[in-house]
Amino acid sequence: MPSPSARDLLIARGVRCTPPRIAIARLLLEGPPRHVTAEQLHDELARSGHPVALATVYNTLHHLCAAGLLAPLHVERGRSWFDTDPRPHHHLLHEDTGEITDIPLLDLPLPRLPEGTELVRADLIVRVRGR
Amino acid sequence: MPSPSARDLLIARGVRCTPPRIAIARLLLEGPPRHVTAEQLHDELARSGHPVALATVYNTLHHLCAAGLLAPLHVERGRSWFDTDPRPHHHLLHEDTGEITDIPLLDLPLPRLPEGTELVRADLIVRVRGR
DNA sequence: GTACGTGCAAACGTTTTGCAGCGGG
DNA sequence: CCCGCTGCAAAACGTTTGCACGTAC
Repeated sequence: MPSPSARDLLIARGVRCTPPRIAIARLLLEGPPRHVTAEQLHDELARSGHPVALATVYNTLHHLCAAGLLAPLHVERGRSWFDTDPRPHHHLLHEDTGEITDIPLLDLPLPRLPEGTELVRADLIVRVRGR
Repeated sequence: MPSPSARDLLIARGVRCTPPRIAIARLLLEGPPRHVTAEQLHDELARSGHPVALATVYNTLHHLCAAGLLAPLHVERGRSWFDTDPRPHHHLLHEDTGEITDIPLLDLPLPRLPEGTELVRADLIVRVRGR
């Protein structure tokens, strides 16, 4: 089964189709899951012939997160990463290289949540070093 | 058993005792575990009559992390948190209030690590919302 | 005595904001 | 037609750096 078209994904989630959003959705949502930063994506858009202002890249990334098409990823100080696979799963961070890889969903033991709160997400980041 | 004195902790870990470091260690290492940001600590030092330059606060926090007296905590974009309890445990983040609370060490199922890498730490952050 | 810590201010990289103009629905 | 998106540049934010001076050991 081929990936659904970027346009259809946007429409399905009620996100307005504009040229920058379509270009971004095409790069991120058609094809295999990846992790990107805003800066990376900004460069990639320019190189692919669809230059988009950095501010618009951030805007769109946040919109796509809110729409559930991306997941934000906080692994290190400074940069924000975005995961093109919004389904629950975990991450392994190689601290020497900065490389992030996915870990299939582990069945984590979760604590009892405080009264009246609901779970948003449980992020597990396994940090490793070495060769 | 009373907490060991801040001075003794620094000496035991081979950290030079200077006035800013002693003031910071006193605030952070004597007393119950807490989570602080550099900015918070900077204010607190000023209010307690031991003003320290912000750059020195950062410097010292990093030194204390390297010495194993603190643990860094990456929960959100932008700010870095420091945990005064360096023993392994996990965290619950209330996304509406920004409040961070500790979760006792859970027995997490960990994936096989890549060849030749060693585990640094496994951080679990449980994100919740609501009342 | 010397290596290292300190304060200050200025630089840094990433993200956000303000605003005028454009374009999707 | 109008609301919301866009690009641009400037500002904001937390953090780091460079340097002259001072101090722990």
